Amino acid sequence: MPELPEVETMVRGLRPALEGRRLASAELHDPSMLLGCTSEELAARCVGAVVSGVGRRGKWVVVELADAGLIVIQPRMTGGFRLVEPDRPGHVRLTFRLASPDASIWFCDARRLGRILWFDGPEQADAAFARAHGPDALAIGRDDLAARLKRTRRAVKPALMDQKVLAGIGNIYADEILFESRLHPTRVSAELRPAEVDRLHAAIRPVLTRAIEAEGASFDAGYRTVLGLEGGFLAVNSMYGRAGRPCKGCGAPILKTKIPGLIGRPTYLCPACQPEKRPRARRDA
DNA sequence: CGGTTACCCTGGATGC
DNA sequence: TGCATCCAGGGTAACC
Repeated sequence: MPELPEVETMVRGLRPALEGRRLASAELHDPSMLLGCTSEELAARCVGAVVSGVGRRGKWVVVELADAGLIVIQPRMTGGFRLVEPDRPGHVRLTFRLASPDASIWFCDARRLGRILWFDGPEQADAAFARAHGPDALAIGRDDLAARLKRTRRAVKPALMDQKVLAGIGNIYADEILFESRLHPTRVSAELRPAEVDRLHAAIRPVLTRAIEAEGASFDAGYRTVLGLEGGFLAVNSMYGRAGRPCKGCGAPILKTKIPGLIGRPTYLCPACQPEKRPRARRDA
């Protein structure tokens, strides 16, 4: 479920509960989700360790233990954290217990698609992240984005969702960003004109920032904040989940469709505001 | 190599 | 009500 804004919201929620605190224990309830060490090793390394920082890299949650290593949690589709539940929530896969005050922090994941990674130090974590990711979507520069989009002839939407191109964008925010930039999702990435890349780049940060301010996008039984609350983004967004409703730009009904290269995932677009064909150049230089 | 698809999992919603 | 089917925000291995 979570994309950059949801992961950022999780991290902001976890920080006050975890940073500077000493762990009493870490219990993994599903060993198959852990990579990089055994559950016994994870437990042993966490006992008595102090959490020196909680951060985000793309869609990764990074929990840094002082002088001990790092735990990376990838929520993927259905993972999330819970604090201060009266009772243990469902589908708990990893439990952190704090030494004092006595409290639990749960990582839950109904579909168990999430991953928990152990790294011995920040260098190893950085290297692993860099192997699979481009620059963070909130930090990427315009020219860097342009160069990366130039390298592929895929449709621009799957390119935006490719974490190696830039890190943090998934299905919901790709549609929002493409709508804001008035680009059809099937436009060939490498054929975008400089002015179109300008629009795309200019849309990324405002869309993600707005979503972070809303504490992410919740629907059905999916993502919640660490307090179990719904994020508010889908009450203010333009595209995702709004099939048939009027486009905020022109009033035409929003189309829900599928595009090649993104099997099984819905794409929302405005056929009027996001023309399918590359606009003709006035003159070929 | 670049691009596409299958598949990993399961719960909840929808339809018959 | 009960059962089958479909759907889902991510990521990667395998394939063409």
